[in-house]
Amino acid sequence: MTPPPSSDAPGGRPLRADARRNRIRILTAAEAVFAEKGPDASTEEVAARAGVAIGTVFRHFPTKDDLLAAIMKDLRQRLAEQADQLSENGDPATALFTFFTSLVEQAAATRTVVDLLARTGNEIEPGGPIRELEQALSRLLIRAQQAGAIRPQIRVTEVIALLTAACQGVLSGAWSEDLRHRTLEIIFNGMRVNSATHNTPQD
Amino acid sequence: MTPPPSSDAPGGRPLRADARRNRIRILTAAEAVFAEKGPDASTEEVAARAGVAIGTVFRHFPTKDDLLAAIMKDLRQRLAEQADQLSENGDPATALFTFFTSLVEQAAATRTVVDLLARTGNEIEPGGPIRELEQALSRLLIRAQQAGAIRPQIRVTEVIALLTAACQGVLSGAWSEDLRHRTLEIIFNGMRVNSATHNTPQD
DNA sequence: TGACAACATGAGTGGAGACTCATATTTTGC
DNA sequence: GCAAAATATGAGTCTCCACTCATGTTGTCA
Repeated sequence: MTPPPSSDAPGGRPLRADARRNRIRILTAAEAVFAEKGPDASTEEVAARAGVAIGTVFRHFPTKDDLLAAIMKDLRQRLAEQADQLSENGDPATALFTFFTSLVEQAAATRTVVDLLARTGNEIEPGGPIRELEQALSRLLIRAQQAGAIRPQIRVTEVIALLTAACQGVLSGAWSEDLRHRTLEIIFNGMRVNSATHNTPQD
Repeated sequence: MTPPPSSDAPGGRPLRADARRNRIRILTAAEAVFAEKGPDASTEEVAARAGVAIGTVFRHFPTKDDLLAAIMKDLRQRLAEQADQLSENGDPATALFTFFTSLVEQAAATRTVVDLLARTGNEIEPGGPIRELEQALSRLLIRAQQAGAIRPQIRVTEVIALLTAACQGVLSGAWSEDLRHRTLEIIFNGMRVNSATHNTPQD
């Protein structure tokens, strides 16, 4: 269902053949394990799934966090591509909502998506690596706003916030498909132009 | 800022004076520690904060989970009261939105609120103890719907889902106050009657 | 006030998981 | 084929944490 992870040579000279092969095995295993059990899954489990000794995992990724980061990078690229593909054709608002829905759907099946988005909020350093996703989302949003379907005052930041929130929620709450639809519908309604313009309490 | 936790005699006969005092100390400490560091904080830290030996904590709460549960119970009651108080006066829609906002605000400062809501989604056993909060929220919602301010097809479940999501999001993303307002505004807009009635993609 | 039950203490146990390192194996350039 | 370098192995270390228990202390009630 997902393409094999990039074998991404690290800094220095080219990897030995077996090393390159193991690196891919480890990334693939980690992707599966973390998607299933979340970032608290043990490195040992990843090693077992990859058919590799624990030491090998730590040779390729000196820290568990490095391993997590590598996976996030792949995921981020995949999602950004997905967004760009959607923004190329079809109704702009539909494209945005479809992407949004798709992400939440993936989050329901895959913890990694949630963890990625959770990190997105924190790593707002300019030029940070997460920007690709943000920019792809931005293109979707702006196109929908130019088409007059989405309220113009909404910024990418809010969309990301809502996306993060929805994905987190879908994870922690074990939402049914019906609940997911109804909840997203409310959020989408809040983004459409023909919504009210009332103010929040005490504003 | 928060009232002392209920001293809640456990099952059997009345507690000895020192035991009753320690129980309260432990609950107070646990409330502070878990609010600050989340449910992963160590029991040892709670004991230290309470000025009590680790064994004493485990005498009162045989399991770390029992301690967590006791705190959640207090929190739940406090929040439900807060909701009921709001539902007694003022504009119905404003009351709902104020409660919503207040919860998110508290979540930004206190991890326990998030953890409580996360549990709310899962413990849907009928007659479960979390129902108090759900019912209080329900009263707020229905009143606002009867006033014609909130779309009638929205159910409590969706509101809880949105609430959970927003609180989770505010925790994981470190949202600024501005972002919090703008994001909640979108959600509230989606709940108001004069919103669009479009459908989600592929519906 | 004494005696006993209730309670407090905190060093200790067991388990889990991140990370290391001495040793064995494999790849590669010659 | 053959070193030498790169890599793989996995038992072992270290740290953290939930939970226990033998021993000491305190409240209560007659």
